[in-house]
Amino acid sequence: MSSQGTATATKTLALDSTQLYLTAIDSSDSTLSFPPIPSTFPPSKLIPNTRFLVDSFRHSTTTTTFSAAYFLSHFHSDHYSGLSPSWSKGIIFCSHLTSLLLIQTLKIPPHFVFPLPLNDPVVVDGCEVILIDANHCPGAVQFLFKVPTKNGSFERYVHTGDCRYCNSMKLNSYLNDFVGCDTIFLDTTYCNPKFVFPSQEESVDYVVSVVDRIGKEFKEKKVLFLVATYVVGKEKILVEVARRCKRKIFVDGRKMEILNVLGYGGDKVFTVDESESNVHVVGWNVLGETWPYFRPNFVRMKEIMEEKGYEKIVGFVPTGWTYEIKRNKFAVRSKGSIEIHLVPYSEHSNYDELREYVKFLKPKRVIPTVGMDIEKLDSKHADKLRRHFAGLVDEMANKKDFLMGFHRGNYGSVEKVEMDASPNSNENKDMERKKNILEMKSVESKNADITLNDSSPVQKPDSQDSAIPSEEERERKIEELGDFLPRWVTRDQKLNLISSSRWNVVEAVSNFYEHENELYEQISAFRTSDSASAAQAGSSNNSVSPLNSGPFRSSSHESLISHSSQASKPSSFKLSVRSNISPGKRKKNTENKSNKKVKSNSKLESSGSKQPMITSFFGKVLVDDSKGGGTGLKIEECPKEEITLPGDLTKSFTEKIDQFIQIINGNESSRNYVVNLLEKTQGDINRALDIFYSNPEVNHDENMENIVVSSKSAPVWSCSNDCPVSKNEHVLEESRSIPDSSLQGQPVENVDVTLVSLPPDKYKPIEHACWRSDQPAPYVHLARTFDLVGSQRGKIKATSMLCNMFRSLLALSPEDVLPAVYLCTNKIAADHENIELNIGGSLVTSALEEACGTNRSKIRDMYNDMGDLAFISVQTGSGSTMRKKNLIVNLIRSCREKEMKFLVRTLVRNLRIGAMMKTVLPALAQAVVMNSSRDLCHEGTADCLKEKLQV
DNA sequence: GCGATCAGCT
DNA sequence: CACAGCTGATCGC
Repeated sequence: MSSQGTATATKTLALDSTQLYLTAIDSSDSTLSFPPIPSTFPPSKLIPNTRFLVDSFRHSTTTTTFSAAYFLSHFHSDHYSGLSPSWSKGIIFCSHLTSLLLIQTLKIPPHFVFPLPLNDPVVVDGCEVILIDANHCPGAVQFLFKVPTKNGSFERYVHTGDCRYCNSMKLNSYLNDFVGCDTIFLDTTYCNPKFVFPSQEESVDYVVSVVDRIGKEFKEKKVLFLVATYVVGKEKILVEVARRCKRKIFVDGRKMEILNVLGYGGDKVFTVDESESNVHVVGWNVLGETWPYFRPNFVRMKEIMEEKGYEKIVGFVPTGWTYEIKRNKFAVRSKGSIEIHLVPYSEHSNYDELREYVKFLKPKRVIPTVGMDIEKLDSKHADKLRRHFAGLVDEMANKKDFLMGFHRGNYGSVEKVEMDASPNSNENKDMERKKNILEMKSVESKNADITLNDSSPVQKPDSQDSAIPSEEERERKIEELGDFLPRWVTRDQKLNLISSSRWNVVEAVSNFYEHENELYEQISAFRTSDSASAAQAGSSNNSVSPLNSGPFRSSSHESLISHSSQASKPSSFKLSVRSNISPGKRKKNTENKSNKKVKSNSKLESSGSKQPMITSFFGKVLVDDSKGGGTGLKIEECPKEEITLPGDLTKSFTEKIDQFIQIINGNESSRNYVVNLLEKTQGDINRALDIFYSNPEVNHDENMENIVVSSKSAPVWSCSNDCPVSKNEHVLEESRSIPDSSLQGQPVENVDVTLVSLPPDKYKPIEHACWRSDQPAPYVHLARTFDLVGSQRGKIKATSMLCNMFRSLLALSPEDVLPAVYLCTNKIAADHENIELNIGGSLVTSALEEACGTNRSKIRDMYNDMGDLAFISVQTGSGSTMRKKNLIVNLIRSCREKEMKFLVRTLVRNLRIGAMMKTVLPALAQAVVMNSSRDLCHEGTADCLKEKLQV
């Protein structure tokens, strides 16, 4: 494609993107110029002081383009989105392989694509650019940029694209030239200590061994292996299985095309002839849904097995989301002759590797490229991510730069290479950094005992350094140091570190990272004595039950190096720090708790909580007027924090009483009892609840009996414990004529359940509703609508049905409209309500089992029928888990016809009826309009709803 | 009428 | 939120 490279073999290829671009568009207009890049441009996609955009093809509009030099790190759509056959905005620089994919698969006009060689510097627009392998998918590269500055030196930037760091990268001499670079733009996909997964080799070994083992057990052509992959990526598994298991791999035509482009064609590893192989590549979600937790699709697999005439089927899902890892075994789900192996195979760096990389590169700054909101300039998330590397970046160099700037008298002297090319954002960041350092300096001067590194040229040596600070200051420093270190570091170690660093925290931190391994081994050798000393160290902590103790504290000292709450060795730490806990209330020095928590937690962590706790939202649906006689039910109302702070002081006692009464669904008559209880537990609501629910003398059943969703009446799950689930069997369409006076909100039974699917002009909201105006709206009204919506295709039809559904609500039970909207949109209350349930799939299932009594086969039927209940395992729960379960049991027992299905889906937060805000709101609006001729005040309701929803 | 973007699904 | 990507509906110029 490029003949330019042949010009001289010895000289570095020099390119000019503008010229290349003009040639590409066949224009002789040499006056091409670009507007300044706006300061709002996502920092993770722009190389400072250049017009180089990385993996960013959609941020310039048709009217304004900022650059002719685009870089694409690899061929995944989330990185090339914005590219299309009509691309014409600039030259795309990428690896050779990626260029082939762009041209052949994406049909990008070839003259806009400029492949660059690997490990071979070229100069683009005056900047040296080097592509090195990223160990991601085929063709994926990292970009190394050397940007000249005015004073004749270079700024160096590493953009990793998507990358899995491996030790061999340390051997790359080009990358070595970037040690101490200015910025690393880092693939932070798995930047959280909870992401622990093995090397790719281990995972490949595992797959190979399973294929070998089962392949031998089932000689001949009886077992089918399926490997889930996507378009480009994870081929290493396939190639290795082929090579080591001596089998070909079957792929479909489309995948084969891609593999041919990637150069796998000649090896005869892959075949499009199904009969040649019993190892088949399948699409991403064929073996099961992967989110929010893995749910195998045994039904589909069985179909495939039978269709293709096999007797056993073994699936592999190579995923970075390690749903669970058992002791050196990967998770396996199986059912009959089907098994699915969840293999933690990742093409992104895990947490340790990320830290390893940054530690190796010692950049002055880390810019995360992956994560929500990451593109925003003020992304809190980005800051959070950045903190994971606080101890590893070269802060000293930052300080030095800054102070040097002062020395020269103009720290702003480092000018842009091109006019206006540098976005303000960078300057802002610089300023921010400088400001931080200033703040730090002021802290230092106040303390008079932290000094800048001696190597700093403007550093004035401070003889006080080695002076031993007062007891109080020592404590403070140890705590401060703790903020920067992993949690496993003991107090003794910290003391050692800090005193041998002349009480300089920064130095102590960097010392720590130089000896991290030794220190870690030290404590693993003396684990018991460690925890003992740790327990002693944390004496400042009041004793609270482990459940209540916040194992993690937020950190102060934001102005120094942001705290690093990393934990690189112990395999899994939770890193959720609620930083909005006010410093005054923050628990100090809870290292000991953390340590303990980690130990007791680690098992849980690795086996359970990777299955994301489904924080579904049930409970009170916007109880505007909490007076409502206490019928408003919440299953449980938790603060947003995962852990209740000990002795939660944020609530007054009275508030707690009210909250408690709400939780137990009690009324004023129970107030005295509640006061008593809360006094006994010193205001600890959780403990009070435990007592409440474990006390047989109190009749909770009364409270549990009527579980309703809204404050007053609205969608009612009326309960009667004697209507077991089996009721579901006969409640399909034809059984609705059986009235049951024990149920509240009982549907009027002479109404066809499919009436909402009538066209809006035929639908009569009142006559066609399944209840009357003096009754609360039954949930079955929603459930039926959901079912119809789910069985239909097309948004228009869904909108019309939802509209009809709302019209009935508006006409008969306007107060139920809002709850209904929440239910439709898969929420239980507005976002700001902060209601969480913490109900996981297993909880729902076990509740289901209970509701069904001993009849397990029924549950299996329902499981097959609905496919929503992935977990059959029963959890032994804590008090609160039991309580939630009880509530769910009661809900389920009260279910009628379709209610069950959608209740379960709601509980596991996966309604999947295809009705999102965008569908629900127009339907509601339409319903309001259609009803407004009848009753104008409803309009106000709708407005109010919209306001509330928009919060 | 076109491409860009979004919702939904796999 | 989210390891990737396709499709069809809607938005917006």
